[in-house]
This record gives sequence, structure tokens and C-alpha cells, in this order.
Amino acid sequence: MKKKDKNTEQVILLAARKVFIEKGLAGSRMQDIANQAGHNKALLHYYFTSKNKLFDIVFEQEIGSFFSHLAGILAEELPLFEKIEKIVSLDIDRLTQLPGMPNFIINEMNQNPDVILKRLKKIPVEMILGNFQKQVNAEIKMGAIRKITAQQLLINIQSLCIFPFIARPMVRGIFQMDEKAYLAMMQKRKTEVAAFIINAIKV
Amino acid sequence: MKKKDKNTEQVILLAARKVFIEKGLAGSRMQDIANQAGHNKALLHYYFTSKNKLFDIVFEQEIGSFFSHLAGILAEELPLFEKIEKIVSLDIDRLTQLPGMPNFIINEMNQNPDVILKRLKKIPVEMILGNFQKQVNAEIKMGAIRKITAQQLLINIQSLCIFPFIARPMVRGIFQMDEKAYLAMMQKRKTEVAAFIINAIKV
DNA sequence: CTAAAATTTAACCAATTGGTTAAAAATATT
DNA sequence: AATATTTTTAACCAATTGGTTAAATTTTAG
Repeated sequence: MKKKDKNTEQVILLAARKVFIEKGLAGSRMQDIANQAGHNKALLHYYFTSKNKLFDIVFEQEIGSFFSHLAGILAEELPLFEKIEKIVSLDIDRLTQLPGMPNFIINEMNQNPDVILKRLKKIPVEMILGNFQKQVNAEIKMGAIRKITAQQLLINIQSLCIFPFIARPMVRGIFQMDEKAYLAMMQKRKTEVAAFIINAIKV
Repeated sequence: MKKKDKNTEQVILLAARKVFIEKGLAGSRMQDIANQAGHNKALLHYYFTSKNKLFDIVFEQEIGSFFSHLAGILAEELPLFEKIEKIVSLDIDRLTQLPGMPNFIINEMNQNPDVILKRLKKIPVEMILGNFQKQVNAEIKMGAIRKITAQQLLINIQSLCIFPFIARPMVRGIFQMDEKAYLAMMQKRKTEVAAFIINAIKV
């Protein structure tokens, strides 16, 4: 006896992801998602019960992806400066491939902070930051870098990588860049941001 | 003959600003704005014709405020390092007082990039960046700081100041901070971020 | 092959939404 | 004070929205 068709479910999820990332929860319409999926709107309810349920699944997938990506890099066994270079490079490449995703996460997260707060309450900081924190503290102890918490260093790295992506229209507008020039700039930032950070912390 | 009542207009605009900043354009309802203003919904149409017209005015006010604030600081006659310290300090204080504003601007800007791109097309870069750029270039020439464009320096400063505010729920969640701890951290960042940046660029 | 189960659809529904209309109320003018 | 003008309101409207229902279609099981 065939359970619900996984393929249809996946098609709907992909469509929902696209529409939600573009328009956000408040701005997305079930009919638009149905159109994107190439199915009847009632089918969305058959598989996912409600708009909010569908959204929750999509949001959870994006958040999960973000955190596993982050934790993965932070946990790598690399010298600190090389790790910073790698984080920055991977972050910028990844964000270049997922244009709407950071703004989507940030905005939805701000619309409903409790969701993310509750979710993260269940995850010990150490799971994300543990290895990185040890590494940063060891470098400080060795006198190789200035005193800074792993926390602040991570916030700064992510700030420098992510913000220019979500501020894209403003950056392009202020500096009169077309899309091509903007993307070239972001590629250049891969090494520039890493150097900026390393120069900021190295003794 | 009395023209339209400026006070009612202002009351509506303030209400609209509050609701739009909290919910965004797509998530805001004219009835909610009317409730917030303490007036009948039809009055919003009498004064502002449509939801979109009302939004445009509010958005323009917020954007105008953002840019005049930015240009003001950048134009100040201060030594570069002191200017950086001041920018960071004022940014963080300002963002602390306007919790929802950055996410509002960023999200709406991403929903409709053309609006901001068109608006900024009319503003020469030099108006915002001119003095700052000259200053940065002079410091480079003197060998006081590393080579960096004023553009990238400004992006980095704003990244480090703004992003932790819009990423608030995530930062709080990852690092298990309550609101008080988060605000204390942001206050501490006033000097830490400035030092980070200065250390990043000084020779 | 038949019947049961699952999937998909078209039609429908109640609520909400931005906006309109006309009357009531307030203010300004003469 | 009477009248004209402006502001404000309650009631109304058409369209849209998320969701429901029942029938049609497809798939599965025996």
C-alpha cells in the first residue's frame, strides 16, 4: 500500500522553499506555491495541512542546513588562520549560490524570535563552538593572537561575510555597481575579509 | 480654510511606522495601523490613498534618516581612528534604540531592490563617501594604515555594527543569552569592534 | 479483475483585506 | 448664525486568501 507519494511531497517542498525564500511567510500565497509546484492548491493541504505547517518544515530545513554547515567548518582540524580563511571562503561561495536565503532566515527569525530561541535552547553552545573556542583560547595563551572570545570572533566573521549579501541592494546602490561588479567584489572579499580578520587578531 | 490636519497625518504616520517596522509591508494590515493610530481605517485612505503610498512615505523616511545619519558621521573632521570609534559607538547606540529598524529596511529593500537602487542612482557616491575616502587614502599614503578602499572599510564597519542586531535571535539562541546579557554584549562591542577594525587596518 | 485505498482535482466556503461611499461630525468662512 | 468646507466615521464592496469538501482519478492489494 503506497504511502503518500514522496515525489509529490518533495516537489511541493521545493516549490514552497522557492516561494517562501523569495516572498517570506507573510508575502507568500498557497496558490503561488501550488503554481510553482504545478499542482492543485488543495494538494498542499492534503500533504502539509496548512501554510504554517509547510513553512515550519521549510524553515527548519534552512536553519538546519545553516547550522550544520557552520558547525562543520568550525570543527575542522585546521590552524586558526587557515580556518578563518576557509570559513570566509566557503561562506561567501555558499551565499553567492543562495541569494535570497540569508535575508529569508533573518527576517523570519525576527518576525518570530521564539521559534529559533526555543530550537537553539536544546543545542549546547559547545556543539557548535566547542572546538573553535578551545582553539582560539590556545592561540591567545600562546600569545599568537589578541585576546578575543571565540564568540565575538565568530560573530565578527559571520558579520563580515553575511551582511554585505543581505545589504546587497544598498551596497549596489551606494557604490553604483551593477550585478556583475557586485559579484566580482564579493569574490574579492574572500581574501580581503579573511586578511582583515587575521590582521585584526594577530599579534 | 483648514488644510488637512497635520496632527492626524502625523499620528497615522507614526502608527504606520510602528506597524510596518514590526510586521513589514506584506504582514501589516491597514486595520492594525488604524487601531494603532486610534482612528477609523477609512481615514488612512483619506490621507494617504493606499497602503502602498503610506508605506512608501514611511520607507522613505527611514531610508532618509539612515543615510543622513551615515553621511553626517562620515563627513566629520576627526582623525580616522577616532572617526571609526565614533561611527561604531553611534551606530551601536542608535541601533540599540531602534530595535526593529535595520531588519525592516533590509527585508523591504530585498523585497523590492529597484526602489533603493533608483533612489541611490540620484545620489553621487561622493556625497556619502567623499570626505571619508579622501581621509582613508591619505592615511594609506602616509603609511599609517594598510591598503584598503574606503568602500570596503565602510562595508566592514557597517557589517560589524549592524549584523549582530539583525541576527539578534540567533546570537541570543546560540550563545544562550537573555535580553539583558545580549544588550550588555552589544554595549561592550562599542569598544571591541572599534579596536578590531583599527587593529585590522593599522600598520 | 475487482475493490479498497491513496492521490489529485475542481468547486466551494468563511474570513480577511484594501479600498469605496455616503453620511455624520467638526471646523472654517462669511 | 448660517453655510461651506474639511475631516472622520460606519457601512459596504469586490477580491483574495487559507482551508474544506466531495468527486474523479490513480495506484495498490488480494
